[in-house]
Amino acid sequence: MSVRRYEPSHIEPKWQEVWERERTWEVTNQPDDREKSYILEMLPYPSGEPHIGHLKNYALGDAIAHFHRRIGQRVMHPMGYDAFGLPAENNAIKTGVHPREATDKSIAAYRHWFHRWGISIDWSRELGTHEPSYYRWTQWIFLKLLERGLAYRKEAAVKWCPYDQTVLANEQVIDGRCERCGHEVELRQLEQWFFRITDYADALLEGLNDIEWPEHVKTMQRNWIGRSEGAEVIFRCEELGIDYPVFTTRPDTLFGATFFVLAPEHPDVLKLARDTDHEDQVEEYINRSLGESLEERSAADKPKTGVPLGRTVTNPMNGEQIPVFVSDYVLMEYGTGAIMAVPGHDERDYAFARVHDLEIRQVIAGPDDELPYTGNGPLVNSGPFDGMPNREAMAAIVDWLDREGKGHASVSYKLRDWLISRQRYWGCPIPVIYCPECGMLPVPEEDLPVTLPDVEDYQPRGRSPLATAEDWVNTTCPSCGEKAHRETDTMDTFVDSSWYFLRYCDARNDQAAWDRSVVDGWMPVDQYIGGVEHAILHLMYARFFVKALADMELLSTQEPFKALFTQGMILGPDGHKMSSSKGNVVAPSRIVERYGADAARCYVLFMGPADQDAAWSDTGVEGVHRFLARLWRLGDELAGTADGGETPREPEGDDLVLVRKANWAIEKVTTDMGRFSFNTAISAIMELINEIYRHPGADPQARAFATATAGSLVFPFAPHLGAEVYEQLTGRRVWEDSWPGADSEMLQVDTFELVCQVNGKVRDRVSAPSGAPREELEQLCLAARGVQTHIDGHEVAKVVVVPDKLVNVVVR
RNA sequence: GCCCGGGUGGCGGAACGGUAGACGCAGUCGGCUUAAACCCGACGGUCCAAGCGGACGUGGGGGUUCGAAUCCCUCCCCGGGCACCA
Repeated sequence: MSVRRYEPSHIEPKWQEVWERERTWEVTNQPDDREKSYILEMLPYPSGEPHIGHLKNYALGDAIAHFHRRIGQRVMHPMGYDAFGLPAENNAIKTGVHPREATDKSIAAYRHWFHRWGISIDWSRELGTHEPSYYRWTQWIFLKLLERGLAYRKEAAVKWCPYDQTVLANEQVIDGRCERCGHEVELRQLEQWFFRITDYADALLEGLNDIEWPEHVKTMQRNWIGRSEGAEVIFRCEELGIDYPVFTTRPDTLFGATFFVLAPEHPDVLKLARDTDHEDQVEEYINRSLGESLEERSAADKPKTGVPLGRTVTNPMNGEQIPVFVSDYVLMEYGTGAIMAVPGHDERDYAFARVHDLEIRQVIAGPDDELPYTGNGPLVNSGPFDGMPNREAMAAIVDWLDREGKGHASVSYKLRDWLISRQRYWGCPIPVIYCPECGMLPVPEEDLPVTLPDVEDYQPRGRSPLATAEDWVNTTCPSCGEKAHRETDTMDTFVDSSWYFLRYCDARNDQAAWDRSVVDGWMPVDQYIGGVEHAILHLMYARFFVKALADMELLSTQEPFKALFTQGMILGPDGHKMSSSKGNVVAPSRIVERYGADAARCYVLFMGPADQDAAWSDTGVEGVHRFLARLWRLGDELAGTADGGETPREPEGDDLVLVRKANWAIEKVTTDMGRFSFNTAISAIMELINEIYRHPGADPQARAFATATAGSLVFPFAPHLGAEVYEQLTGRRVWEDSWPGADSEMLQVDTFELVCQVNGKVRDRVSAPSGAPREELEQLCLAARGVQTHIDGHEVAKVVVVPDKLVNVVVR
């Protein structure tokens, strides 16, 4: 008989067919006595075919899902597609192919590969965010937010991408550039739709304390929300009789406020400068700075430019008249768009004062008289507050301001409301109608969904291509029945993905977005897995949605994702980020076709810690393939010779070694699963296989037991091979058997290698009985030859014994 | 500038304060083979030594400890995030 080879192309389709036919991974919404476990990977944006990062993402989530099922949990592991979005639309502009067509084709490819990879997905819950049966409920949620005042329209200076011809949310602007296309964004004054995420700033901040997320992701969200405690202080312009509040985190430095600065966009700048000698100069400055790109304006090391307005305001602490300037280092979007400048204790104000030769006054004593000084210390030059430590003075001064009616404690945030309207075609229509008589009206719930019409031309021209679909735009007013027109903007695609995890719970409900009891039965997601690039965007928006929906009593959970795991990127073999322009892209299809899905899946988890970036290696995947082939050959060889499900009775010698190693592996893989250490879990299974090869003469029962154990343990990573080997040796389906438990007796060893140290250096190793008393170990160590030669001629000062491990002899 | 991660053989990486380098890749040697591939096995930190063995060794320097890759201080380098946020 010729030696048979491991052929993933035979094994894998066989098991995939079983899982599909029997719908093995479907789970009902009916609770039972098992603990629920909602395992979710971020849904893919379907474009072309899945890439290697998707393989890692889903291999990772699948390993967790399988593990949780086999430790007795009721696991939901669904899949869907974030199907609306710009790439499909830009492709449509280029090729004329309808975005739906390209998207559905890509979805088919993703679906195909998820099957081919053997990912254990509950396909009965599959969804696409571009399907009317889904976005109907996206629109419904929009209406709920509108009803609650959490969706609103306002005119504001918004970020505009000239290439994509649409507005963007703050979160979608990276270094002054469009997140999608990389073009520099501009500011435009436009009326747009916003979600009032700022109402939830504190809730979003506090909720972070209750969830098991990587600390750096929490930090990024905290920084993005940017909560600062301080005070609002009123500076009055006596000449014009107008009060100007400013926000400051340093009320303790108020006596040092020697000038006052407005942002160029501040609505009162021209009003203040009017009829002064500076009017022309101010106008010129404003025009110049508004003409600058965001990138130019926001350079931190930019010299501090600005011009005086020819006016003064009153410092509320000491009544001094201080000059007012306009300068682009003050941002309109933060605080009140105006600041009190304290050059003695703020680096930016100091730089401005130096350029414009303004008074720099010290009001906090530092270790020396060097200014600007931003540290702590007692107050000086601060009237009645002199000598008070500045930390105390903050509260004391705010109290004083409060009593005088010149200010109060206040909190400020960097977080802005989420701008959600887009002037693009391939998105969820905003369900709103404008009537000349009745104004803006929500589309009645019973008229949902507002379906996306077909259009001829997808080219954006500063307004949504939907505006050209006249039959669709023109409608009747739901209130008065007269002619009216529809909102033509669509929603940011991040809106679609902010609630899909809720829809999975009740995916086929056509009466409601979800049934509350069903969602409460599954939520929150127990383990969420995805790339860190969504640390702010998607992860913050989804948290906001859940908090808002919980406030509407539509669900109970306060946080969507109880635990988060952020996977590292797979880099090209050259160590650089994969990109077609660099020619270093590794296509998963090629790997899966050559080595099989199991090898591809195992390798992406074996590469290194799953949360770290790692470079692809073709020889690395071959090594994992070799390991799987070794396991397969053991299964093939031992099939039918013994029952691998049975532990050998009273094993001895080689048999005992194998049984112990198998139990060691069970223990190791189990703990490693719990800490997401998949690379070490796989290496433990490799060690087990190596051990079996090292004992070819062991009893077939012991070898079959060890091999079946390896099949069982490898199943979460290589489900096809795991199922195959396990079935060959036990006749059972591995996923129907619970996760193996280590036999504590088999983890015990009779003897161990005692490490003998002298002054902390290993000098010998001797065999010692397990559980031996300290005195015995000490004697064994002192008697060891390597130890003897090193303590000879020295006085033994101390002996440290670590039972079952080592002895350290300290000599002088 | 501030805030997070990291820095261990030729490479990816492993290591509750207790044998540094598990596992894998690459390499060398041996077996199988007419031969090659596959496969099986052995050896691989550096330096000195024929060998026994010894010295050094986890980015640099210092410290705590019987004992430090691991804890503390300090500096250097790499990656990421934020960055005129008052």
